[in-house]
Amino acid sequence: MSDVAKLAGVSQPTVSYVMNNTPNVTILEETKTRVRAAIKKLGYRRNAMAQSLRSQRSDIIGFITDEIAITPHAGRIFEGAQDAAWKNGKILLLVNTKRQPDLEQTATEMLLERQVEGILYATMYHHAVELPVALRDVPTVLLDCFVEDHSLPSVVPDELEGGYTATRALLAKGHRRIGFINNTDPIPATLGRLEGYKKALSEAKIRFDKNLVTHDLSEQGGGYRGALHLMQISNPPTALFCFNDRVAMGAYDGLRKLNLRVPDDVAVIGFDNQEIIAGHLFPPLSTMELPHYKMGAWAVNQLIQISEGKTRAGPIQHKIRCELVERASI
Amino acid sequence: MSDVAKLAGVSQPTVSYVMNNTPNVTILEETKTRVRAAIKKLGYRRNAMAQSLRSQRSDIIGFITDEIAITPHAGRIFEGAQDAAWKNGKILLLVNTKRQPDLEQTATEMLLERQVEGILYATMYHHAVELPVALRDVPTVLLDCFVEDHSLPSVVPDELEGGYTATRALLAKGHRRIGFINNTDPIPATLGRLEGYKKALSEAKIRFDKNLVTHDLSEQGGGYRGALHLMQISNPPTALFCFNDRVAMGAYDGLRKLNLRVPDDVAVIGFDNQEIIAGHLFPPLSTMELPHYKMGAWAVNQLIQISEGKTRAGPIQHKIRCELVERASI
DNA sequence: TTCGTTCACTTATTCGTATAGGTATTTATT
DNA sequence: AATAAATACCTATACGAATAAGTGAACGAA
Repeated sequence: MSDVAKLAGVSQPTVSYVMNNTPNVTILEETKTRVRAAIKKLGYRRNAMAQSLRSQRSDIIGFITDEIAITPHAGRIFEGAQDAAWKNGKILLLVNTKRQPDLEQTATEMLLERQVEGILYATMYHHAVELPVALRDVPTVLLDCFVEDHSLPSVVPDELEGGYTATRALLAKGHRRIGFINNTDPIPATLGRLEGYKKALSEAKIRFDKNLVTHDLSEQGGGYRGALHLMQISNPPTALFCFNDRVAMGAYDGLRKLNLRVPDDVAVIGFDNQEIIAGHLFPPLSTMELPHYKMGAWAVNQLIQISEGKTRAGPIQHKIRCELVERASI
Repeated sequence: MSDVAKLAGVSQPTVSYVMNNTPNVTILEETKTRVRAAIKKLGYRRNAMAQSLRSQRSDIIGFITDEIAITPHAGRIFEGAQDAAWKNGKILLLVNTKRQPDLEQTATEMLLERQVEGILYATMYHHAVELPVALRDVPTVLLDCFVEDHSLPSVVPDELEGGYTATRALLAKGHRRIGFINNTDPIPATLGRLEGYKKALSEAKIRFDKNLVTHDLSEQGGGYRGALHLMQISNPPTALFCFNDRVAMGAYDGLRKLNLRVPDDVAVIGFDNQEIIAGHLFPPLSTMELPHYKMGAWAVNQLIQISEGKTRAGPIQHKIRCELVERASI
């Protein structure tokens, strides 16, 4: 900056004033032009570290995640967060901890040393977590997870409402016996979607039949077994609500095995809207889309609000609804 | 640091010496203990920005990518890069540009302002790229891509060798007529794998038959159509080499449609080893694994070498071999 | 004419750390 | 005993910006 100043025949602060358009400081248009020319001529670029040091703001938000950067659909969380950050002049510093608690600890320390203004803590799927203690030193927002005591703000998908919407999509086409191939882990997705399923049934005056619900691994194998089982009980369902798209993919295989056609013989709905699967099965899968992008954006905006003191870092849990993506399987 | 110094009854530099174990500076063990106690008591954490400013090294490596953070298998590039960076005391600053050239430009500027020591430029799949001019201001290594004039170092998968290995895996099981459902775009993967396929055939003294090669979109639909076509020519193949796992997934559908069984009637091999697909098809898919993790690690190590002046930023193109993952489809 | 403003800057200082260059004190060497 | 060399620190300064606090000139109002 001093070099630029010398070339333009002004002092270093003047260059700073020109670059920042500092309020309450007037600079002749002519001088500004000279300064800008000097900047261009020297190819000058400001040093963000010096700037941050002096101004005491880094414009960096830390993003800690267990595996999110690696998994596909959840990557959208990062995308949503990054877009929102960018709009606010912030950048994200991503650290992938792979669920190693020690790495998580050092990663947090590292972020704090780098003067992050806040930390986003995101997980691969919606569940409860325990946090590195150092996280309490800085504004934090949880993404797709929460702490047991709900002492930190978090954003999660509205699982109940998602299960409800999915079931209603099936009901809307006239299905009355709806099977549900659910997950085994007692995580919010498993519990919430089941509740939503029940709620939709009860609103439609359909009695809940526990024989129509199976629990299995949330991947292709589980879907395959689930479909085989449900379609072979007495009075089998005419529609299957699958815990996720991978389960649905397996269910397709199971149905094919039984010579049942989708959607003519059995309707199928998935969950996740996983690009590689949902859009490319035969027939293309109708499914629920997880609001990952919106969650990421919400978290960043919330974090900025908190760190600017506009909002308290209270124990809010923000739920975002999942949208139905209609294709051809219902 | 001054607060710590005051509490420990020493000067600020002494604290710095203790924390850094500065060579050629001797501090009494007793003093060190006092300093460390003070650090702990105050919960002191160093300010990385001030440190970087003074020492003129940021320990930050920029990571620009078009979509990588969002796509699954390629996310491993980032993981490999991050692990390698971490081992060298560096961190990665990730920016997702979504192929918007303007964003790419500003992102590069931003990284340079943040004093990155070098930049990794990664793409979703192996192809030629044009780079933001500002990239020339700093050591750069290209990941899964290259510039036409090969003026910058890059790492890419060894496509030819991959096609060769895949074909040989089929040959090894006695297949003599091997179909190839290739991609349409003239990218290195398309060209290289075809060459590898031809090389393996010629080594096995099998004449190349262009009727055995089709070109279609590199997703499920393409695979479906490709399989239907190839299996219905006169003298159809007994094995299918699919451009990638999604194509293989479609090919499975096509074969099922024709009542052909994998691997009994037709063997199938894919490419990419895409977790969600390959391991979970019926039967599980044998495929080639892209060396994403290794590529990321190599790029970081190379970049560090360059920025430390140990290696010239020459126009090397490093190719990494793809490993065969055997499952049950051959 | 004088004094207060505004304008267009400049000077001096600060952020938190690292390091070059002292300076007392102790220990070793001749 | 005198001198040299370690030892164990401290003082002063620099990194590259932002900003508070001047300063001289031009202008306006009483």
